[in-house]
Amino acid sequence: MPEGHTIHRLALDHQQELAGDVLAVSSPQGRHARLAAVLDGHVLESVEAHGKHLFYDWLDAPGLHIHLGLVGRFRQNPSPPPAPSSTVQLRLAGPRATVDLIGATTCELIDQSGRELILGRLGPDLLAAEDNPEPAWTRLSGRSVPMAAALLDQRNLSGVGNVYRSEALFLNGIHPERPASSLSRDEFDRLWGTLRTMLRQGVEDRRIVTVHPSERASVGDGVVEVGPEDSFYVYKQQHCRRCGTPIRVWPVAGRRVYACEHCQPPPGSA
DNA sequence: GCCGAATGCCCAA
DNA sequence: TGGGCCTTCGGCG
Repeated sequence: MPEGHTIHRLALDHQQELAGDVLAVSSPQGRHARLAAVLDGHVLESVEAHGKHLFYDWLDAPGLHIHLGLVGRFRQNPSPPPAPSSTVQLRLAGPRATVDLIGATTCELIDQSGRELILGRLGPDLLAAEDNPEPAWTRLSGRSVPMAAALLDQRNLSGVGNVYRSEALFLNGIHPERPASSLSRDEFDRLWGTLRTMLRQGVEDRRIVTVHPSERASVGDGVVEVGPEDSFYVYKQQHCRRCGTPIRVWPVAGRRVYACEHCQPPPGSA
């Protein structure tokens, strides 16, 4: 489930429940045993999210860089924590909480220059406290890449993943194949705003629900749990919830994109 | 039981 | 562009 909202939520949670304490760090699965030994017994000072990257800073120990990839996740443990399962790559155990890292593609020690290298490759973070769309606009405005590809390229802007790209393009009536260069500044600004709102909501909800409450089938007292059918406009949907047109699915930039070609007119169909 | 897919990304060719 | 890596889960025999 890791798009930018998940990563920023994890940073907030870990900052709150782990930072400031001495942590017991271990690698039950064994793969990161050496790394764990270096960090074990140190005080976690702070946790930061940038795009889909997590950075942990310690007192008198090197930084920790984690990227969850497609299937990685953190498992929250009850207190006291049970014995870790064999797939736990890294366990961070503090007096107030214990979290387990599973399935991550990157878990490494990193120095300041390594960190700057990563940050230098990232476009502006939609979830940064002070967002700055200008570098993204500059990069996109001259290019012919399809918008659906541009949104997944973290060098343009960071935090967007496969669900948010389809949903935000739909809400702005932008066909996935539209070249980035065809967007007006106004369209770009609205798209940026949509993505920022969606991602912020995702941080709060701890999940992705893009459909506006007034457009959900299960409107009512709002207590009703929102199911997958009611969470997305086009992602993994059969028909457009606004016009009924069958949703088209096809790969762009190696991932499946979903669109309503009535609400999102293909380029050149004017 | 096996296979593919899943909210990601890197690398080789 | 295609395959590899990480793990879990659901569908299909």
